Amino acid sequence: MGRPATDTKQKLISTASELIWKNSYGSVSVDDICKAAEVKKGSFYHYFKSKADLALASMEDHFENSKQDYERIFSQAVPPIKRFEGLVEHIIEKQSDISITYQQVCGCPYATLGSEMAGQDQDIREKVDSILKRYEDYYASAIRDMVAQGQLPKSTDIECLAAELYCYITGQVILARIHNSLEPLKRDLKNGVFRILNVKDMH
Amino acid sequence: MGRPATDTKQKLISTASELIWKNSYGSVSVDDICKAAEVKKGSFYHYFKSKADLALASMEDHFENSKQDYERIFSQAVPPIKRFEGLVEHIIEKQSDISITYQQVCGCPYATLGSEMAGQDQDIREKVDSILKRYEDYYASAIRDMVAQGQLPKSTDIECLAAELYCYITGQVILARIHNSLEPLKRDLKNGVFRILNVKDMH
DNA sequence: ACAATAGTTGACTAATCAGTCAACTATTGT
DNA sequence: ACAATAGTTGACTGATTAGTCAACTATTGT
Repeated sequence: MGRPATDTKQKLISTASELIWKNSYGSVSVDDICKAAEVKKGSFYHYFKSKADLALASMEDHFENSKQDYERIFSQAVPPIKRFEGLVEHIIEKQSDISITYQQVCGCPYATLGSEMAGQDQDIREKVDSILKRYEDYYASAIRDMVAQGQLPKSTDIECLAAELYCYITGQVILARIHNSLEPLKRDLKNGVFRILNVKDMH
Repeated sequence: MGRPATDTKQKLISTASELIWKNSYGSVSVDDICKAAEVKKGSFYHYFKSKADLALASMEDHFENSKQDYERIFSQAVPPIKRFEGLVEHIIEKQSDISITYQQVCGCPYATLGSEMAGQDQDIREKVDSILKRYEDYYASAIRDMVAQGQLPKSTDIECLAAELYCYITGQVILARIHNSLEPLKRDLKNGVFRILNVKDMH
């Protein structure tokens, strides 16, 4: 019973995702989001109890969408080294698409938001932290498979290496936003990943 | 002639540095800065034409201060590998001090501000970019010396390796802010640096 | 038909925002 | 002594901020 479900909530989530990713949390107002989503402010607060609440929902939504890509890239069917190749290509492709759409390199939406809000909103900081951990887990599982297949020494500290790799890749993507250029990413990302993994690039 | 110089301008710069580093550009208002610096708003706009203008001055000031540390750490008198050891120790020490003072891990002030503002203010983005480049140049010169001393192969692409190392370290420091923990930094930073440099850690 | 439910609306706070300005004051060189 | 200069002040503007609310509407199951 009741009035039918509409796409209002999803429209707010998607719009907020885009605006905050391109700009920043602080510079995007609830009014901006409502205007862009063609939703009235009253409706906004019908679905979300605060601006921060919407940001949390946006992150979860964004992760759920990108999860599909990551499940494919990190599929058990793919040799673990190839997974990292696929990851690098995916990152470059995604950043390229986005930079064309928004006329600017946007970087990592979680890290940008997390870094901005870490000192002000614990909920957002923790949410970002937990999502980044989920990505890192994909890395760890691929590294684990590389160890199992003898491509990395048995003594490898898997969690530690995954963390190092994740820092490097995140650093590259954040700095791409600050440079507003994808060239260093295209030039270095693949080499850097294989350098950290300590395996030869096959090209 | 004229009224004597006061420390008002410097007080505004230092206060802004601290507040923006701990929180964010968007969440710190001109009023906040004036209140904390015990300066009236009229004086603020006597010295700076805008909030963004103060942010630019704050960054330059912060770099000039840390330059002293970097000149010492990357001194020609220190063997190049030791320079990176000194850098790692310096980063951890600085982040520790700051995290005690502000009750929170603050990360990299330039990257946090640059990432937040990249989509909104070109001047700030370019300023951050230029300062980060200056730090990267310290790395490149140490790597150049390592190549000259035979600790790295002659074929090493110096700029490229410096950029990779810089991405990794920046990534670690940004993620420390998001984690609000220095443990991964303390555990991994040194190992990661030497892994990327492809030299054995001596401990 | 109708009541329960879910969604929408626009006007409304009260606080805060960046930035302005004319009047005022303290100190300098001469 | 005094005029030029540099620094200070607090009241002000007009726009924008996050969030509230009571009235309203559309759709559902029964």
